Amino acid sequence: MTSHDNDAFKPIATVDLAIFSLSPAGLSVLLVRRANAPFSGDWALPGGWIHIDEDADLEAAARRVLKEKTGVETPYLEQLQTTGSRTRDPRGWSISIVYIALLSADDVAERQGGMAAEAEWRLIEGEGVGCPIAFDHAALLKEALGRIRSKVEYSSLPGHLLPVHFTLSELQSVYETLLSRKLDKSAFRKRMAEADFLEPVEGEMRRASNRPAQVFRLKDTRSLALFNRTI
Amino acid sequence: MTSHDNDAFKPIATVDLAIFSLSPAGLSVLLVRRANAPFSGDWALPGGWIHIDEDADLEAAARRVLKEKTGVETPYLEQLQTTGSRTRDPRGWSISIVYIALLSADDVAERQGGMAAEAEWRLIEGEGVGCPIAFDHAALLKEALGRIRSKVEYSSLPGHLLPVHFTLSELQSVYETLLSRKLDKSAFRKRMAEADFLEPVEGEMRRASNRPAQVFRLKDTRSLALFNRTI
DNA sequence: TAACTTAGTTGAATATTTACACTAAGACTC
DNA sequence: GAGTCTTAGTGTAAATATTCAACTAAGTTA
Repeated sequence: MTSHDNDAFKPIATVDLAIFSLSPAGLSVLLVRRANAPFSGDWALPGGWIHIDEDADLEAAARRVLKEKTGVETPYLEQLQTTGSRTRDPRGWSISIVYIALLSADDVAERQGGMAAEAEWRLIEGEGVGCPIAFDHAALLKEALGRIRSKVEYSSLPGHLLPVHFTLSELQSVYETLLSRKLDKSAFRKRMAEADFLEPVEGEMRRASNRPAQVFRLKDTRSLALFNRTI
Repeated sequence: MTSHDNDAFKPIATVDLAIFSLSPAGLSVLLVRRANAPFSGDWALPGGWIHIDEDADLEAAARRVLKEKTGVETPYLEQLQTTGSRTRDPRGWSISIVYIALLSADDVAERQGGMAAEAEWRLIEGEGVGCPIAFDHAALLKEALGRIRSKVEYSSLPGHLLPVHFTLSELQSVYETLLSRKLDKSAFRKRMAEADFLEPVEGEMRRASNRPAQVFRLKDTRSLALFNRTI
């Protein structure tokens, strides 16, 4: 056994979340205002210590933090990456395991009450938000955005940001928002059919002052479907 | 501040590596025999505690472990994933940050002396090696293999397992080994040209009892090139 | 010099993608 | 209720990419 078994030599370990949702103006991320030092009063990604007496594993810790901040229990959740260094936290050598969560528009609408008071949705602009962020969270957020934008190209990711029920046109519109480019309707529908992650909600049609549209939902709200090719 | 600032509530944190190389029979992974409890005498992925007094960040810790076990300093290195749970280590709540390293055949050949005595290359068969492995390392190895086999489809990954100098036929052969299927020569060369991660070594030809072949090397040994389409 | 082996290229048949036009089905206007 | 408007959803021709296999190239070996 080495001296590194000693607690005094252990790094600090936190779980941090990049929680995304769609607001009318575009993709948004949930930030919280820090109550304590360091960076007291600054905005940060929601996160917290791993509670070794309470959390069974890392994903459970992430889900606990998510529940505390948003009230939502079953979003799409994936591990992004882990950063750790001597300098990223003034309190000492620290590790952050970063998760990405995608909230459906229904969750955001219904759980306004469950949201932590100090939490706020911030619109994504380019590679981040328009304000300074604590720790290295700006870099983590940038990584998360990179992962999301990459996965939009070849996965069903945008479907997890919509309400439970949506039309193909609405889904295409989310892809276009996240990609910042227009897609061809016929090619888009072909991809969706191939990827086979949607199911029509029988008899449900979206009605407006035009031809009604078939309503769909995700076959699986907990995992992504991957395309053979990019969209 | 909460009680979780206390060292007694910190999880254990280690960095573990899945270090791969090509042996004549195929892809191999480096395993070490554990000297101490728990799992004393069992094979495991090489790894170690984070040394908060010595390692600047996580990647530095991974490079330190790699150097200790293989003597190699500049391989391809990427973070795979982080696991953490109450039960994966009998000593307590433990986190493992897992890295994948790819060693070029030159590194393996030259550094036989630098290899740790208790380390051994084990041939990959299917989803792992043919022997039991300590902790949850069998699951971690399986994840690493999944990542590698996935990336072979759309990246220059196999190039990092070859010697510094190689021919296109040799590179194609590594792709075929890792994919367990034959590829079309002309399509393969088209992909390599598009991806633009190789440069010819001027004047260098591989000579045998047939037409000589142009020798190539990677433009960048530290990062992967990604293809537009699968291979 | 002919046979052999692997390197590297070419091209025709086939499949996929792209761009865009077309038809479908409702509401709204008059 | 006929015509217009809007968005849903489909069809298609031209362009592009893939596949498969044959071909030429350049050396060694007998």
